[in-house]
Amino acid sequence: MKVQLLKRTFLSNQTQLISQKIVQWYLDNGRHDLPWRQKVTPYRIWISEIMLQQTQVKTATPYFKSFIKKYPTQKKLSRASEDQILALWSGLGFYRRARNIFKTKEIIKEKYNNKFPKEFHQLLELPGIGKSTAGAIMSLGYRNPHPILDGNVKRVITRLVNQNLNLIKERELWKLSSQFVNKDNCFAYTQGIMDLGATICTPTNPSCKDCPVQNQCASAFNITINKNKRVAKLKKIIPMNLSLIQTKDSLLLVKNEDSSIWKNLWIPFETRSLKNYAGVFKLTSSQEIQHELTHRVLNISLNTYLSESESKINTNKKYKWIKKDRIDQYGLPKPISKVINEL
DNA sequence: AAGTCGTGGGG
DNA sequence: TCCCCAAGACT
Repeated sequence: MKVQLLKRTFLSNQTQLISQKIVQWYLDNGRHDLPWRQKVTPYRIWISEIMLQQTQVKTATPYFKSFIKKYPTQKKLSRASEDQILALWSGLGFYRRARNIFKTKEIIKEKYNNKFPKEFHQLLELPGIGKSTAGAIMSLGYRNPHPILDGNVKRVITRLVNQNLNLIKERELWKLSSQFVNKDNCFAYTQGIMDLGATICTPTNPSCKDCPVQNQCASAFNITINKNKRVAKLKKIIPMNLSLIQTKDSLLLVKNEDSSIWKNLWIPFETRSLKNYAGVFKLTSSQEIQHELTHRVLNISLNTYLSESESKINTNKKYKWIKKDRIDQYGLPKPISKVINEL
């Protein structure tokens, strides 16, 4: 009993020392120029955290800027349509995040009168906000200490205690993460441990010599890089036959409501659904596009057609003739916007 | 609990 | 070239 208590106290001293060192390192060496670190509000933290899920800072930054430019506040966002939000998400990927932002802002409007909720359990109920994102919003947006567990934190803390990230269980990771949380400056700590993971304690070639907690780290200068033990599965190949119809100044696109990939984004018609329009549209080009997703390969056969006018299409799908100069108002998958830009 | 969901970049 | 991974959540 006594030994355990001593052991706990020692561990607590050690984790708090590490936590404080990370805070100090962040204040001196952190990436203070990131856009979501200026004018910190729960709303801005929320948008940034969602955008940064599985997405690198460099990739998310321009999207964050244009999103905040259009919707600087919760109230401004409250009037947005899902289409408008998806338009700002075009090319960023994981589009469910954008659909969930729409759902969440609707809930915040109806249930919280456009005031961002303050309680951890309230955040957890919102679509797209899991335990880690909720913790980040609490620590960063409200300066209310909560653990987070993203890729950076997992890597840093398992290295600190010299455990194998592939073997340690999720709940052990959460337990570890909460031990390091800094009650005095949870903002600097939370930002700091992520910056540390992103810039010093990197997946490969970590620079331990620059690390503020090298003396406390059980694997300093002796990092073993985890190999993914899971065998890479063969990607399923998905054929898509699409027909992009255009007039001089507009494009015919369909809302992709039925598929789980690119759900609610706008894409060209499926070729087979346009069989009856052979005389109406004039084939101008065809091309093969191979587009890789995480688990699939899309083989897109794309035909481009010219139409004299914005014909009415006989279908129950939701389609639109979209003016080319307004195409940026619609959510498009990357390969589709690429093709359209090349027209 | 293993798959699903995008896209870009690094080694 | 190929594999891995990135401020994960959801099913």
